[in-house]
Amino acid sequence: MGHTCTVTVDQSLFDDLNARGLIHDSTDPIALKERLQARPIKVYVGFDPTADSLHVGNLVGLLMLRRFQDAGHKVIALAGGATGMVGDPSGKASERSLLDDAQLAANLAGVLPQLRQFLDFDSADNPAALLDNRAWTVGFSYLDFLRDIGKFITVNQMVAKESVRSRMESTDGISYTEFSYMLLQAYDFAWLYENEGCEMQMGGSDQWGNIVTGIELIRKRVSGTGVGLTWPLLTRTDGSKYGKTAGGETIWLSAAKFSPYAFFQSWIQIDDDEIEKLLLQLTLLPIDEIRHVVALHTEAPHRREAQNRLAEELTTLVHGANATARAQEATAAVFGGTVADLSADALAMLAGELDCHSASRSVLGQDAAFVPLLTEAGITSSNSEANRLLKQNGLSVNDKKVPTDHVIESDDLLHGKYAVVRKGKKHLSLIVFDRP
RNA sequence: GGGUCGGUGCCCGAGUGGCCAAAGGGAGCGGACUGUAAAUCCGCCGGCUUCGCCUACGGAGGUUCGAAUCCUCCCCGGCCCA
Repeated sequence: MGHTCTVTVDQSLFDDLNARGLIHDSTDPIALKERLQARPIKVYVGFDPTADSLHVGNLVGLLMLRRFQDAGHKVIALAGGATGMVGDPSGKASERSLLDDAQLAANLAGVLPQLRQFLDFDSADNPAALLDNRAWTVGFSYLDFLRDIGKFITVNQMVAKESVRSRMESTDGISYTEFSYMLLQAYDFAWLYENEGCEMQMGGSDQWGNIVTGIELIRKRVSGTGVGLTWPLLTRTDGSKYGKTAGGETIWLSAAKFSPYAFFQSWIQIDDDEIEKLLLQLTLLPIDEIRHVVALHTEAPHRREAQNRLAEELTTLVHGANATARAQEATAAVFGGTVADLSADALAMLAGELDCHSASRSVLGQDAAFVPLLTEAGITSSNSEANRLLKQNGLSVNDKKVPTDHVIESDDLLHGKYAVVRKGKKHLSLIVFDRP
């Protein structure tokens, strides 16, 4: 990531964000735009380490910081070591479980390198900063917090916030702990303002209430002026959130938790109606280029140019160019031609990309061995499901549909040991049999 | 603490003694169509050694030939009162 020397700031940032649909709400837009054009602003986005990896739901935030840094502003990635302990009720239907210290430390260890990957921390003239809000909260006593922070915010305004109100109206209620989250986050902003000269906070649209509370606190404590901006929460056309696969699995940024191939595939499969929005909001491609790609796609949708481009951009951003190349190869192998024609090398490569399992040859030629094999490999969650799929004609091995009572033989394997199992159309797994 | 309402399968939500593995919807999965899209249509959707059996309706007991449904105690949540 090459960042240029930043004596001046990119004048077009605000308009670019706007054109990408990345501004959902902001404090006085005219003033904000002018402020961004005048000189570098220090801005932060918080990431609560609720797991040991970030997921695609965090991508917009990471990229927002990146866009600001690229435009010459000073960015802070804030790891929520403290707020993560409490849990943000915003956008959550029910109470979160609390994390213990060890878990939190492990999560932070996983998340920090991911933050590093998106931002330039080594730039000579404009490095990004990484802070953990535990630094200024652990030593803060409850009594002091009530006196120095709580005093400035009325419960009336807290209760008025959408995030709190919706939970108050739900049957689950909201604990005092989560209710307090807002103050904790507001304090972060105030602390950063007072100690780091950080004037701006950004977040998803569900963070608006928290951000505004921070601005309020800054005004009351030090008569300062903080600014805020939120981006629209990424949702599908049907309103559901991104960050999950169709099956409900979280799409992690960690290669260990979610393979680059699967990551690539999840973008390849995006609906047409969402593709432009995603290109605009999730990639750093110039807007003109995106319009061009979308135009190409509209002309020849079956080529799925736009999906390919999105998958390529994002996989490269998250996993690097090599991983992207491998994912593309694997995709071509499995969706391009006939699996049965693949070379031993190609299959060995696939073994590294697809869901891969090993099995013993001793099951070959045995009646009723296939179903339990599928379950053991995790391809199906139960024998019942495997039987059901067979009955529905939903399984194939090396692209040959498997009939219900099929006995898998060594003749069915490719190069003497590979079985590419396809569940439905697009769920691929590889079973590798040992040598005799 | 008192009163009251409620806790049902992945989610929402019916069911108030047998016809309940539990209506309906959503999600998900498979099939057809296609472009690894959308929409639509069809099928599936607890598990198992699958014409049968086992496990399940907050938990533990009990009544009954038989309970998600009735009784007792307990746990958890909402609301109202104190």
